[in-house]
Amino acid sequence: MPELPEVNTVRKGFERIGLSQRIVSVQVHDDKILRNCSAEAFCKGLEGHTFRGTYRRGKYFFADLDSGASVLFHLGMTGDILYYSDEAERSKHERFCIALEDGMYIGFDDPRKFARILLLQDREAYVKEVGLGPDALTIDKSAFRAAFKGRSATAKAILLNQSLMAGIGNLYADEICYQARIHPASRAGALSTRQLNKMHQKTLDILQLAVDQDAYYKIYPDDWFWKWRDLDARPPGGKGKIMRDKVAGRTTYWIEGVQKLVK
DNA sequence: TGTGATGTTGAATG
DNA sequence: GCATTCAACATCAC
Repeated sequence: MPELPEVNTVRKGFERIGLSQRIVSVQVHDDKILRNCSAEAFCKGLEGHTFRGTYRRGKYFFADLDSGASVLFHLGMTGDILYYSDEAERSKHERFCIALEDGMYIGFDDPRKFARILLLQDREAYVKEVGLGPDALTIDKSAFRAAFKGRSATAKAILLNQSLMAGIGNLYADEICYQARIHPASRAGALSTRQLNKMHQKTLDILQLAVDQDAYYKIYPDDWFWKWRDLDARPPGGKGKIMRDKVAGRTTYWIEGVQKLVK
């Protein structure tokens, strides 16, 4: 589910509910998603402490503890944070939960277990280690263009490469390509400066609007491709034909006749 | 009921 | 180093 705007929404929810409350206890139901520590170490690192702030870079969301440590929540495909005050509301695929002193539970739900949760002593060092590129919400024009320069990969592969720019996933990549009128399978290095500038501006506009609307896709503008991402739909504006194929290893939709293939 | 798909990523492979 | 493929996992739609 989660790309940059969705992760940002998760972060906002956490800021509202998870901060400034002492952690009473932590229960781990499935330790598979804990990637750098045991369930015991995870509980010990949290219990008795308080979340003081958050940080996000791309799809990586960090919750900082008063101890100086941070918890990294990477949501994978199906991770989500759910809040509840009654244990009867616990979701079926909760992997762990954090009980706060005011009676709220922070539940981490993840059916497919692709999420990764880490307990970090130094999140800045971790961000460096992972090699995340600049956040796609604020990436500047020169870094954006440099990401494409001289590359033989497809334009979509560049947008999805988290070490070049962090936060874009499969759906927003298609949206960006559509609005920039670029075919997602275009060769990255063959795009003109003008085309790259346009794609850069669309990237910022699309992500900012999605963030402002809390990633609630139902209220996205009608001319966004998102709503037409379906072979049986008529394309927005009625022009061209909606196509689907694998690009950069991911199912990709585009509009033939509207998005230019640059090779 | 089998098959192929999935809003992700890193390890493996060429 | 770069580009591509595949596995990790559970569920859902044909």
